[in-house]
Amino acid sequence: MQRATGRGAAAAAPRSVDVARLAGVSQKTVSRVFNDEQYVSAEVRRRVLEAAEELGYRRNNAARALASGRTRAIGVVTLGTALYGPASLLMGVERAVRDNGYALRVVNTVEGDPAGVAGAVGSLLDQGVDGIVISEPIDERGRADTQDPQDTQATQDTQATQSRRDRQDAADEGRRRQEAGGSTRLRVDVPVLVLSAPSPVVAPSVLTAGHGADRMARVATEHLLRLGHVTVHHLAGPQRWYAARDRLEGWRTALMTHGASVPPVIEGDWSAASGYAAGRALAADGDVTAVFAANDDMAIGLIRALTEAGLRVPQDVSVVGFDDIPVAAFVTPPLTTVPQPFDAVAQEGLRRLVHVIENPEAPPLPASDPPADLVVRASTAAPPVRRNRAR
Amino acid sequence: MQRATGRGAAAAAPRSVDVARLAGVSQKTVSRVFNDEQYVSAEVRRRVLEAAEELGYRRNNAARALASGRTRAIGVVTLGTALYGPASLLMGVERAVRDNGYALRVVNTVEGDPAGVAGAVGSLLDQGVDGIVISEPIDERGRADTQDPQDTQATQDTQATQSRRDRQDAADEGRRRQEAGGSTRLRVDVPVLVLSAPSPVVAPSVLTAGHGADRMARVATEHLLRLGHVTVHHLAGPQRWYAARDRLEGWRTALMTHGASVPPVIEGDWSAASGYAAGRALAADGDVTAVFAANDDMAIGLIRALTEAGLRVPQDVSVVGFDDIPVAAFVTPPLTTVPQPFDAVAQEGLRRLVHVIENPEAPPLPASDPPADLVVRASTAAPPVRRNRAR
DNA sequence: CTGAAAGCGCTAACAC
DNA sequence: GTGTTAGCGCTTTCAG
Repeated sequence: MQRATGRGAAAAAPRSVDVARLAGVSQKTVSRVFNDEQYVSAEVRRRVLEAAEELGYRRNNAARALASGRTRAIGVVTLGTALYGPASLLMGVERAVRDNGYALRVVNTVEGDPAGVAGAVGSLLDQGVDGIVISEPIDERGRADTQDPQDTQATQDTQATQSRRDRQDAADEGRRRQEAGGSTRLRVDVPVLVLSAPSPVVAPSVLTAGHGADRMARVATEHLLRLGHVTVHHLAGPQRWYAARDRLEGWRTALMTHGASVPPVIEGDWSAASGYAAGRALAADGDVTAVFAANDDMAIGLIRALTEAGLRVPQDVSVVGFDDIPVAAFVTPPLTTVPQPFDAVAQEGLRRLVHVIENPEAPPLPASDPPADLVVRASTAAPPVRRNRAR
Repeated sequence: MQRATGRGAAAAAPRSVDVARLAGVSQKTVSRVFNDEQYVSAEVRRRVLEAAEELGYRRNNAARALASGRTRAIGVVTLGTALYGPASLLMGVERAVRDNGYALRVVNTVEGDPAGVAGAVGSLLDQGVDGIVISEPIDERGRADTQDPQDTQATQDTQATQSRRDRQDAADEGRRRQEAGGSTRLRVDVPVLVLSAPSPVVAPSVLTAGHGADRMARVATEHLLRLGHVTVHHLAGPQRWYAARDRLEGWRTALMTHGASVPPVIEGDWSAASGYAAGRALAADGDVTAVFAANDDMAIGLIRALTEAGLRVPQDVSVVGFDDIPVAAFVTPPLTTVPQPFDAVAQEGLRRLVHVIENPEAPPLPASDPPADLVVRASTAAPPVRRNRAR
């Protein structure tokens, strides 16, 4: 392909040689200036910058990537939903990626698509990225420990430049997943960060962050227990989501730790509508005095159903949500809920991911647990002295 | 840079020549197969695909971009907020971009950042994209027609291929913004699609889509008027947002068309908290019987304040929201609101953007207006017969 | 401190 | 139908 030259047509974009010519230096020197390398005299640097500015020069990223083997981009796999949690996390990731000097490439997985995460990761690998963030993956099959041949597979390839840890992983052939059907294998040869879930892929370097919703769920449940409720019901999120399972686990742990009975779980789909449906069922059960909903939307739907059934929140039934969505403080009654530290999780995760990308030889940075807070508002109170039936 | 070769170390990623060698064809033929070009015999194609699969071959996108001058990527500039509207629009854009066979690159603008949209667009241009989507840009200075030297600048190259509407924009030299400080100008030399706002940049080809919130706001306001309200108050969004101005405009138009008085506007910041504050002020005004809030979050905060002040919604005051967020149907009372056609806007916008990218010479595709619906729930009703003071 | 030469892996003409 | 030849605009050696 020849550079466009026709007059009349917009001039082709200036290249580094053009800048070099104008500044009276070699092309390599221009490259040095733009890469902030040392050993360039201040005078030359100034001249180069000036020439570049005059020409409106902009580095060609494709050429850079081709020559250097690095894209300076990080890909993120998201769920393609505008739900408050995932959307907030994505925004946090964008900011963290940018703060670290990388560009962001986004691919959504379509819920229900069998290719799922594997397909999205593949597409990112096609585009070229130096690292991948998988945000809140779901597992079409259900439980985390399920062996799922349809799930993401990955073979791996050690490079000469892998870290200790990577080499270990690479050596661990047992981890290598064989494709069930025998079609192509997905090679993930860049570091991966998995947010709010255990890793669904095997890659040279896998980090996880924000996988602590269980602790937060425990705090929420214990708040209710401490208020005097005999036990706490749980309106769970769809169990394909690791995030939903985490919360359920935390709830169960809290109940068991406190010797409370573990009532059957109701599973919603994160929507207020599903919370509403669950609320109608729960309202029929006179024993229910406290419910921990896996997100605020469901909690709001739940409260509406309870209210319509003539139950007062919190006098008759206490409800705790999860997320602390923007309207949580303004619904009726204002919702007691657990705020999620999306930005903190994204920031810390990215700091660690970038560290691995840029220092493959160095030991990975340690992870730290995000805080588990609770915002107490007006949807929770002590249980009613006694309702219609004795327990 | 040399390809890694050490034995023991994993082989470097396979290239098309490797595939060619294995398949016993030329490298160009491999390229043909992967680009779905014609004139490749079925037999050869099969052999190539097989060899590629065996090697785990993956095209190098940087090389492709460098050689072809096309990145097959579209960049989107977003606001970096998890607000329901912007987040939904982003998801719609992602899907539309992917459906069109492009990759997505995302850059957020930081609200309040002077570089703003210009900086984000520049970063996208650095990365290399074939087209840019600017989603709900805001204008730090306020009104749309304000001359803002700090805002996005762009030089333009009108092409012979503009639509009527686009050509108008481009021809309108008055809109061309000169840089205040005299530093470099931002050259946007790829087509741009601006969502839910008039264009803040001048580029060779500028399209707009989803810029019809005024019609929807009009419908919302008229619903209230038709219910018998003498006038309708407006709780506006921050006026730096074009989306907020559009809604205000639609509201005002509806009032004027119907000969209703135009009460002073209260400006919120999209948050439920700001809606709550506005609600307290409005509650003190005995004449208020109907309020159109520029989004649902504010409407919810507003309703809470009204309720706390002893006013019943909708018996004393009717409230209409905007967006139809997931919980809108489940708050108390269920909210009458205007759903936004995010996916439709994104899809149509992208279809047109991709058309311009791939057929620069052809006339642009026509835009179509999205529908303006209204979901009537329980937050609106006829005004009270009369309240404390006569009008 | 600076420069020359050699690719990175692919697509784009143009032969055959 | 298929192969050959040149680059795309950088970064990377390796010389000075």
